[in-house]
Amino acid sequence: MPELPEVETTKQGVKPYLENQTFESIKVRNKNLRIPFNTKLKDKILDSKIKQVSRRAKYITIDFTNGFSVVIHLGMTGNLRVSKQSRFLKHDHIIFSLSSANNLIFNDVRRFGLVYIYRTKDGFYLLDNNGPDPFEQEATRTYLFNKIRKSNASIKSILLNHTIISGIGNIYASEILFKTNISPFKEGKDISEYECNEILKASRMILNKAIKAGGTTLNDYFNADAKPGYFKIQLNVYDRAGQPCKTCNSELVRVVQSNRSTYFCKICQKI
DNA sequence: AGTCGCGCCTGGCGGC
DNA sequence: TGCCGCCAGGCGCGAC
Repeated sequence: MPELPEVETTKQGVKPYLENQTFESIKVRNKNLRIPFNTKLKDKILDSKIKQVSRRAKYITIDFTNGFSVVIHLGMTGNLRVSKQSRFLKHDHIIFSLSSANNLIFNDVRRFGLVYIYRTKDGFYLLDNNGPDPFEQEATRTYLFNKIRKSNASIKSILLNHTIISGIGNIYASEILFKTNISPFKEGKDISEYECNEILKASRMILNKAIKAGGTTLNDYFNADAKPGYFKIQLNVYDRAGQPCKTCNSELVRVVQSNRSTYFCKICQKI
């Protein structure tokens, strides 16, 4: 489920409950996440003060003053919630008990997400492999243009390639291309520097709008039954195959590109 | 070297 | 009502 805006909203939701607190214990109900939770390191992060909670791409990191960190990725179905209750739900896999008597709970139906402890200075390789997300300073038109100017891949799959630009998921890839009037089939080598800039601008605009929409649900994080701060911005093309284009009224279509659905308007997004 | 498809999981939905 | 097949918003990795 989570795209970058959901991850950012989740981070904002849990952050006030974590910073300057400590984890007093960690209960592992199922460690078999995408990468197994490394239980043997869990003592390393107990009783050390949480210095900072941050997000990069779709990863949330929690840094401790003793030089260790925890990275959390929500995968397709993951969510975090803060709760004082000790009754847990199906798919609550990792429970961090805080000094404030709250619990930080990682729930993930499909277990495509991960929770992983590492030494801060060593970094976490999956996160380090990511390119900048659209909000980071390195994500300039020149950077993107140089990355893709020789690429035969479609711009749709380029937007999903996190080593180039991170944080864009399947929904927003379609939305960004619609916004910029670029065909999802257009190849990297045919995308101009101007279009690279339009893509980055549209990415920030669309992601920001979604983050703002999610901000209103922050109170829900402190609640045992809380749904994740789940929201959906007004989507122009995603999941709207057969419905009229909001710009030209022609019928939107769905195609499959590298095994993922792409939605677009054949009229507004010509090659 | 660059690109693509598979597969990790569970659950929901539509069709029969 | 049940079973079956298909679908899902992520993403790394092996194969080509």
